[in-house]
Amino acid sequence: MFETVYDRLLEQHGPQGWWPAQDRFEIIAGAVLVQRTAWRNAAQAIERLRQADALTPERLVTLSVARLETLIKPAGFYRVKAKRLKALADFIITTGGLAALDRLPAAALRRLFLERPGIGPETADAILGYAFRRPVFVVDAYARRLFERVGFEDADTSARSLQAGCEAALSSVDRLNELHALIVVHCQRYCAVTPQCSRCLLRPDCGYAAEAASRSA
DNA sequence: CACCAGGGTGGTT
DNA sequence: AACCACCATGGT
Repeated sequence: MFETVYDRLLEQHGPQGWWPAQDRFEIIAGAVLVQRTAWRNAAQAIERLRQADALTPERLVTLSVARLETLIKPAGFYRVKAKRLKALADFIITTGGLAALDRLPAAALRRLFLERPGIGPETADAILGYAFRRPVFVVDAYARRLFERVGFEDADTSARSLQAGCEAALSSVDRLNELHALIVVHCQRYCAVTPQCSRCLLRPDCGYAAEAASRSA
């Protein structure tokens, strides 16, 4: 069903072309800044970092925490995020830069980022998928909710199961990255916290859900 | 005014 | 393992 969801979402919304960023460090910084934050506000913070010429690990570590906090204030949670960004930049420099990290296998890379303060499973996977282009599926709250609604009766909707299923079904980096973007865009449009989506393909009364129900019966 | 946004952490039950 | 408060600004 993962491929079907991908096809339907792509058909409905078109390619999203994530991640919207210039280079790898900008993606990594954006992944931290967007945590529990609307992208619009995270983008403001990125732009302010760009204006301050702070969008490289080497430049970012030279800024004081206070200066960093001021720059990223529009993104919210600016005190914790400033520390996280600085620790990340320092980590990247210490380990020999992004090129050195890129040579590591995906599992080792993921573990390294998970060890950084403020980098959990979701942010680590976003960094792996979009910055390092590893074939991983980013499981977020939207993905879990969407697959819970369209899933078959006995479908396992745990994060691990969804991730494994999507990665097996789609397999390519581009498709996995696209699926995550499509799910976010779709849920923001039609499946807000209270599901009232009149045009949502994934509603109980939508075509796909009916199709899925008849198939599982 | 209330609620939410492309989470993570540390604490409590 | 599930739940909780907290972090904090900007938009609706």
